[in-house]
Amino acid sequence: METIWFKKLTENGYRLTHPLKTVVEVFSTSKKSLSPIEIFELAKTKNPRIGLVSVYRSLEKLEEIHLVQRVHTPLGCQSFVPYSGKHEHLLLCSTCGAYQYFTGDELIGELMKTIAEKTGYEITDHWLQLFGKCPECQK
Amino acid sequence: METIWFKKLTENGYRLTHPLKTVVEVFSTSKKSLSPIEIFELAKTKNPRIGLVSVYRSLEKLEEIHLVQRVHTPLGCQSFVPYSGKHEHLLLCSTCGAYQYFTGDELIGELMKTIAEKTGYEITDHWLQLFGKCPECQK
DNA sequence: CTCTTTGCAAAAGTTTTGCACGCTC
DNA sequence: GAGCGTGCAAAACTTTTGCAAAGAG
Repeated sequence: METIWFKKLTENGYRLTHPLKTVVEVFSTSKKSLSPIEIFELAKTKNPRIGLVSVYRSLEKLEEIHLVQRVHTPLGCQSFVPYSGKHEHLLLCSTCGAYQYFTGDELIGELMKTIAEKTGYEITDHWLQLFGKCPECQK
Repeated sequence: METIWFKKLTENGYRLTHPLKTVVEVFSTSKKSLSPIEIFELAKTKNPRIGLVSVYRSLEKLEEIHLVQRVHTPLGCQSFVPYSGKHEHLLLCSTCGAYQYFTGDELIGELMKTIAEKTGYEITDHWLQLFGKCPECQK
């Protein structure tokens, strides 16, 4: 995963600096959604000189080229997960923050059409997330 | 709408103070989702003595008894809309912030069952929002 | 008259910005 | 070497908290 990310970053004209690489590394070794501060804490163990600001700036870049995605939950919207890239939807564990992707566009497509007709809206985007308990947290 | 809100607020032990009533009034006269500061600005025109803090505290109460709901969009998650109460989903205009509710649980229920089987997650909640252009903004 | 709620001010948190230096390409 | 990206410090916001005073029930 890291290699692909590094490639995409350079393709987009970004320099592979130590802080950026550390943030990528943190994402590729985590199974949970991570907030900027959590990323910062994890990054510091790999690179003690890193600053919080660089985490924010790295996230900005990664988000812009769709390598990460912000996660919205009832408890807050600061956390990020790697982007699946396949227009999939998120399933999140409310207990530990673990995430997983699933597809469901066939269903949504139909729904969007119906709602567009009913409301007169021109529907351009949709957003579906499921919440629950991951197998680990059910134990 | 206001009357029902006032009733539910007193039923829940809250006092009908001037600031609280003003915030309710703002919601019942708006068709857009509103952020705390937008609510504050609108409230000041009706009650110049109101403080921003009271807006936050009113929202807390209104959210707790499910009269309003926080709206999540790619652009931010500070805005609120009146809660439909019928477990419906939101359709939002990306341009002007107008909102509308729709139902679609039959479809989602099916999807949730499938995903639960596939992933081993115990799915407890779902979250669906559509984005688009309202009829007004298409003109 | 009691006790919740208010408005103010200040604190706490998070995110952004300015700037000189360092490191990537 | 040129110029993007860094770390630090400070600023800008948003949201929360402490407290005396006001006002709802």
